[in-house]
Amino acid sequence: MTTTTSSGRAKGSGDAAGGRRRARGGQALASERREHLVRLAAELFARKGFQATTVRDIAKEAGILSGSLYHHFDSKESIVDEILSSFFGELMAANRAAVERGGTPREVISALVRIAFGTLEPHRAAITVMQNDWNYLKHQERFAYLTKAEDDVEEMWVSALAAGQTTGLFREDIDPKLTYRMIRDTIWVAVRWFKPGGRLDTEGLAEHYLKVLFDGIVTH
Amino acid sequence: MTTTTSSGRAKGSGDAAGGRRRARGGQALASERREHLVRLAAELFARKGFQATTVRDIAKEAGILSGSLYHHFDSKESIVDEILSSFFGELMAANRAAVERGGTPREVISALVRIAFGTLEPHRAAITVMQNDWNYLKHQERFAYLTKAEDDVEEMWVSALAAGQTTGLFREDIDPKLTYRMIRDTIWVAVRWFKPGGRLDTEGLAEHYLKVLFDGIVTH
Amino acid sequence: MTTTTSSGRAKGSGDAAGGRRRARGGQALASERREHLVRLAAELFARKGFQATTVRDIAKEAGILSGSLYHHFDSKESIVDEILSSFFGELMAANRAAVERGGTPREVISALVRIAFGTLEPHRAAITVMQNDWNYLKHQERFAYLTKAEDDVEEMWVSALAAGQTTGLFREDIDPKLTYRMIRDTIWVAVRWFKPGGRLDTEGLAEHYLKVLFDGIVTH
Amino acid sequence: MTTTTSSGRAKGSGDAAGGRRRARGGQALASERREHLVRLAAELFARKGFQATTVRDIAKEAGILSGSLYHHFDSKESIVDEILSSFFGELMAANRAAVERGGTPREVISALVRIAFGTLEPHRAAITVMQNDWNYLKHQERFAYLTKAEDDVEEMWVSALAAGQTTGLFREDIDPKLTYRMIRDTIWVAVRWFKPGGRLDTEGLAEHYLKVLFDGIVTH
DNA sequence: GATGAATGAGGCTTCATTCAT
DNA sequence: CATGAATGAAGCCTCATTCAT
Repeated sequence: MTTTTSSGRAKGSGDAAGGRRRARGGQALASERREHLVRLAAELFARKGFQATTVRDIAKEAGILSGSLYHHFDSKESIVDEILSSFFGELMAANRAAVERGGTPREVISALVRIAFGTLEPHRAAITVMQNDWNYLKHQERFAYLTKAEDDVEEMWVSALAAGQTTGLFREDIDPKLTYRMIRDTIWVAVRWFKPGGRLDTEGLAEHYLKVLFDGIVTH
Repeated sequence: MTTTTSSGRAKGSGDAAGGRRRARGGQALASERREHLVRLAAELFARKGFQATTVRDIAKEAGILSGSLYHHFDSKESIVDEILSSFFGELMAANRAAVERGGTPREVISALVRIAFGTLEPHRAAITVMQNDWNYLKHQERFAYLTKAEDDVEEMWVSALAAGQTTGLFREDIDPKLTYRMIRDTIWVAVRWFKPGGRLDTEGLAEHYLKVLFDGIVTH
Repeated sequence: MTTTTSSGRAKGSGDAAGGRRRARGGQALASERREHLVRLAAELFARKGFQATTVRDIAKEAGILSGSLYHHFDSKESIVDEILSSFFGELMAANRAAVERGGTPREVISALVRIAFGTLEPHRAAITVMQNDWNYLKHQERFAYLTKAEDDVEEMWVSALAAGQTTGLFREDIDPKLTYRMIRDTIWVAVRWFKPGGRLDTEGLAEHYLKVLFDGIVTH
Repeated sequence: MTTTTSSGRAKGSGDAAGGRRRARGGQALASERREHLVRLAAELFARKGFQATTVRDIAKEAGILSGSLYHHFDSKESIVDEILSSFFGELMAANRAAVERGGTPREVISALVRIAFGTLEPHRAAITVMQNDWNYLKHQERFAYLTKAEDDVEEMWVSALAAGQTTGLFREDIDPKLTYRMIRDTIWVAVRWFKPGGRLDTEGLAEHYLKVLFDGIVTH
């Protein structure tokens, strides 16, 4: 019922394992370094995708050698795992909150749209990876939670859309599932061209899109 | 004025330059083998993208060794080039015809949407490659024509959208360029999940999308 | 005692073999075609060396496909064999004639120098191949005759030089073998920079070199 | 003004850019391994030339896998670059010193000859590569400095020869440029047959050659 | 005699990963 | 924690050669 995140936090987290007990400070520091590296990797993934980014790229960005990364992470995949699970964790939590908050289907959909656009900037890397490397990741056991999460998200959207149709708010002649997919894609593909600091921020994009989504581009 | 396609049709045609005139049959046969290989490659590109597909994958699919591919093509890139340029050739021609045919902006936009959805099936490979490998391709001299073509397409869409606004047909409060991008992406990203033989064919998708695009999902 | 040339003249020459007896005209024609191909190959070998020239290069130059070359030659090596053995055949014959003609050692050496420079133009390919690919060729059974020929040539030079020393014509304090090697290399390396049609032709080069060789560059 | 050497010293030095200062020992050790590999490669290049030596040959000689070489070098070419630029660096410096030291043209030429013969042993690889692979290298941007260096060397020789003619020391009826070329070739081609430990060392070769060069082989 | 297609060995290079120091 | 060195699999491509048609 709660968020399905990836499992292992990788190396060193197995506390009892080595018998060595590090002081709180040490742990925190290690964690900071780790997170710093994840952020650097994320930046590269956001630019080029997961497969196109080499561990050497990441290491160079951090000023270390590629082998040294393996003190912090089991594998390249565990880095992206961290990024993706954090993204999905936040997204699911926010989505769930929006659904639980309730309101009219229009309000729910609006909230979901705003949440999705809101992830565009803070989670560029995760979204880029999903766009570029989905095919590669989806078949791996380790990333099964991605598919699960997608299904959960879909469920929320489709429910909201269908509810809107039931209450006569949304047109009967649209397909909820298909519509969801198109909305989802439209929003996330924007990661390819959206550059922070442009004419519109992600909130602006969201409002613009909501207008088109609800009422179309034709004047009435 | 005419279609911007890639240049070289690659190997073989120039190997034995001589003035000898081969019978139609020979040429056609050579062409057939080549096109067969291109089709096989396209199928793989459509499934996995360009970079994720190895020349060995392609060769294995054809039942030959990877080196043997180079009897027919200069490089892996020349294969994808063939696929992409054929796609863009058709797309541009169809788009241009639609624009020249004229009609109300709504009619033009409808035509463009239908054309785009119409490419989804016959050009799955090209569209997949563009989704997955755009970053890799766009920086290469050889594929400069892709950027050019994209710009041309954008111009057509933005013109049509702006024209619709001028004539009062389309809302003033939407951004033509932004709207174009979202439409474009929405359509082409569909290549990821669209499977021929499902509930809706691409024409169905197009009509569905047009409804939402023009009038939104809200009842009026 | 007589010239050691390469053995097989390659495909088809084995007369009795196939039982087929071709008319004289056919033979001659085939021969012409063959020699034409050898000449084309020689031109390429002269420009780039043996190993750096591909059979495709040769075929393209002839306006045919590389596989078709194998109707005329057993292998790439048999082409170069033909070139080299023809060169050595001529060279040895000329050298032998010069030695047999007799005269003072100075006259003999002069003749040998002139002969060597004289091969520069008509046998550019063979000489280039020897400069570039000697290492590759010398270890092959098939080209054992090259080493043999080199030894024979060396014998003639060293004899002439030693004879000159005996008769008091040449300085006692030079090493005949060493001197021979330097002369030989100096002449043949010239194939790298000699371009027909320049200030000096190969005869001019020979005379210039003879001056330096016999009397040095210092005024007396 | 100073020596024209190649640019990049290749990999590793920039991998972990940071400001960290490594102890002398580390640097030196890294350098040692690298130089060891370069020496192994040089040995092979000296035997077979650059193109005829494969990276697998080099790796096998070092007892590692071919891919592992790329931990130390960017490419096969960067190895040969290192060898060649070191050779030319030394050669040019020594030549320049000889010219600046001055003396009669005869003394200058003697010095240049001795320097050139002196490179034969320590720089066998570089000289072999130049003999065998010059054609391949000369067209590459990266090795443009080779051509430049050759021109500079030629300039020194031709000046010295011409000066000798002006002062009446050297015969008027020889062509300085042509003579230079022949001297150059004579010396460097010796790399093909010179084996250290023979009757004459390179100093002996130099003295022998100087005798012939200055006074010829004829007794006066 | 030539084509068109293929082979098989081998070329240089990249990359995630491991591990002794 | 990091380095430096290495692995091993895989990537794209080249080339001499063979052979059915």
